[in-house]
Amino acid sequence: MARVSDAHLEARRQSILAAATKVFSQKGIAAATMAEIASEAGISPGAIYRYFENKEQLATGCMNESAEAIKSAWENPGALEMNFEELARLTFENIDAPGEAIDTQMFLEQGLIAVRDGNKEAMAQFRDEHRRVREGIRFLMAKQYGDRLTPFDVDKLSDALYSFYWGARLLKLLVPDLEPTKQFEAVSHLMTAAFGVAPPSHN
Amino acid sequence: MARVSDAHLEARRQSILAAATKVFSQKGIAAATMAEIASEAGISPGAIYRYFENKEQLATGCMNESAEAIKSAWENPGALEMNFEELARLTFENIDAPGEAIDTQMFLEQGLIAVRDGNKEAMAQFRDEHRRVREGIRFLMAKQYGDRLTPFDVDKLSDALYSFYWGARLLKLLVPDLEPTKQFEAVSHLMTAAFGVAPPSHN
Amino acid sequence: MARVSDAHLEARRQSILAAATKVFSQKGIAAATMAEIASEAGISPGAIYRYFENKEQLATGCMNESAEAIKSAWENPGALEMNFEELARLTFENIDAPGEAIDTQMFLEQGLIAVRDGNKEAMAQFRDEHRRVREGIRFLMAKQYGDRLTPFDVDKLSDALYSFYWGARLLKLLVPDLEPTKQFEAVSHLMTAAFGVAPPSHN
Amino acid sequence: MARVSDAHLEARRQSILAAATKVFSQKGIAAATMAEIASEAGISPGAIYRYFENKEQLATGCMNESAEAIKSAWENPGALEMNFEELARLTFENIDAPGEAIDTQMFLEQGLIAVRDGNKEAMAQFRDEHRRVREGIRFLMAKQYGDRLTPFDVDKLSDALYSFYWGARLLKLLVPDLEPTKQFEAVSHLMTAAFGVAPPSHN
DNA sequence: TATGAATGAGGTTTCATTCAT
DNA sequence: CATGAATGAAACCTCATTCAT
Repeated sequence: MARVSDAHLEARRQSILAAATKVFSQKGIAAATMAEIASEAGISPGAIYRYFENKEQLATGCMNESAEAIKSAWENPGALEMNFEELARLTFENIDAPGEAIDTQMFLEQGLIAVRDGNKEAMAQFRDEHRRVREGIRFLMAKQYGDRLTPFDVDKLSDALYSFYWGARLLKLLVPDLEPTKQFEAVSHLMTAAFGVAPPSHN
Repeated sequence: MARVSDAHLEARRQSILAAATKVFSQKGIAAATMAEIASEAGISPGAIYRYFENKEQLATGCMNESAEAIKSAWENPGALEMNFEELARLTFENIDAPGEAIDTQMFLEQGLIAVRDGNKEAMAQFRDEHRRVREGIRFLMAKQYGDRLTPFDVDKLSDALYSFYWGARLLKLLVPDLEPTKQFEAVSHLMTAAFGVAPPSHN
Repeated sequence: MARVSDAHLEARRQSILAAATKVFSQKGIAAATMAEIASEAGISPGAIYRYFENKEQLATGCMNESAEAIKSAWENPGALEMNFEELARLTFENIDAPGEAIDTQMFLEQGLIAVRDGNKEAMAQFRDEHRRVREGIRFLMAKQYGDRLTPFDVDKLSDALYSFYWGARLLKLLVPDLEPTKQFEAVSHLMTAAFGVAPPSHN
Repeated sequence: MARVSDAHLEARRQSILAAATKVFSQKGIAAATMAEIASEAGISPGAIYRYFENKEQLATGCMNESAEAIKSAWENPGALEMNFEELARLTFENIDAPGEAIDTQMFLEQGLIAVRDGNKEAMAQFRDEHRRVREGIRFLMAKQYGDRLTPFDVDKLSDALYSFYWGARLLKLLVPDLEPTKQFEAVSHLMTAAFGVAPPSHN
């Protein structure tokens, strides 16, 4: 038989992941059923097992997808020509984008599972990503604000900004009225005032 | 074993809630089993059903408990003699306290379920609590910083602080190395600088 | 303690039987719960076990009650001054009496259980009661119709009348519109015609 | 085991119904277990749920089956060339046939449940079937006995015969010694005598 | 004696996973 | 490669029965 192109296989795999992400975020990983995911993906339950070992691997696959989607330019800030303020604003604006709520849900879902299971590996991934992002934040802040950061604990400030970001995502999920971008504007204002620089005049 | 005192019944109920909260946060609500909760509470599975209709009601009971536990002085700030800075620091320090991780997990679990189910009532509760806390933050900031807040969008700054708080709780869960208190110190430093006041000299 | 009069105990026992009969016929024996019966009787579940070994014994007790209620003058026809026709009419009129539907239900319920369980003893009771009633029917028919019965198989005719009686009870339960008394009138008419006697002129 | 033919699926469904009917009538619906039915059908418990929503639906399915089985030629008597006496005798003879006891049990089970639940729809079905059969009885009696029926209340006589039939079924269940056919002979004799016709001389 | 809280076996039902087709 | 019927372990929940009070 075979004869199915790798591209086709990968496409099928992606469609399963998309279906699983949708169903997982609608029902929660535990309550979602393989039958429903299969139905959503337009295939049979048995077929999923050609692409994923089991439900857990499928969920992991979704997490990676989701994580991938959430991973931002922050991990490679040098590659971009943006300054801190621009990138941060973009990041917060992105929270409102369609599909981000699902990514937030998947992130939380996976995070909770990792915590419950005491999954060292998953926890390490969170820690490592946190570190990379913190480096990115620090790098861009330093590039933009230079010496003016000296009096401040830049590491902890970076951590705080990362916390602020995830908190904004989380609360946006629970209280959709919230406006992450405006929250960021307020914080940006605070930072420019603290650093003694004129606030950027973006439209 | 008839005619047990109401106090005893309430104590039993509380012990079931405590056991359930523990198991729910360890395994997740869906994966937790009534048998395990019963075992944790030192009773038989059937006994739980004299105190809670079913698993869902038990979970709801746990959530109300943790919501209660997480509710802070911020909702009634006027009742306290603390200023903003003190109360905020206490709040962040509390994130590290034992048992707080479980409350965070239960809060997230509750939040995810509400979002998945599109539970309007639960969502409204989140929104209302958010509003009350924002009022509290604004009230205390105004009391402490007065006119110096004028240039800033205090509403959004309050929202941002609330986001920061929940983000810190969330990340503390995923990356236990983080130090919410130090994150707060950095932000506090930022605020005092922005508001043009000397940083408080706390020990 | 004791000091409770036998009369009181018997009254309590009767109230339990009444409650059980009611609940059993409403829910069926299997679906009825001891708690509901206790509640109906105004006592605690545990108390029932002072009067009845277990649920099965309680059901048996109800059957006997019910059987007692249904047992008719047919088993002792000689003691009465009624003739066959009068007693039969009374019997069929009684089917419409309030409470008889419940007795029918209990009889069927118990009958089904006996059949399922292959309960020899219970089956023997049914057989014996059937025989006694058949004797009664035959006795009264002979008294009323005398020689005119000679051409007929009186035993089988008695059986048929007994069948007719129980069928009327059963169908009255399922199709409440039916009128057992009028059915009996039709049969009575048939019998008088067959036996060559003038139909009795009752109002 | 995909793509099984519809015939195979229907056969499997029927085998489940047969197994369920057997177990239900042996233990009663409430006491029967899905595991036992599955075992009797030679499949796993879970498989039943691909064919029936739940135990209740399975029971309903069985009841429809037995109701179908019990439905007799009486509902379409015109289609037959038999006269009343022949068809009635056949009907009563059939009570003794193997498998009829199970159908009687299922009918009673169904009837009791309908009565307990106050199930209007089910009760209406009983009433309607009763009416159809009564029409059939009346039709055949009129065809056979013609004017000789004039003095009698044929409607009530038909009801009485229907009662007699079900009573015979019921008592045959409880007192297996009984001989429904002989009971019918006695009644048949009574009728021919009453109608002034010579009894049919069947061997 | 009566109570009613507690037990715990056992039933129904779900669903991840397998494998014959 | 895909299908989807079947499996069967395991979960939730009920309720007859017991027994400390």
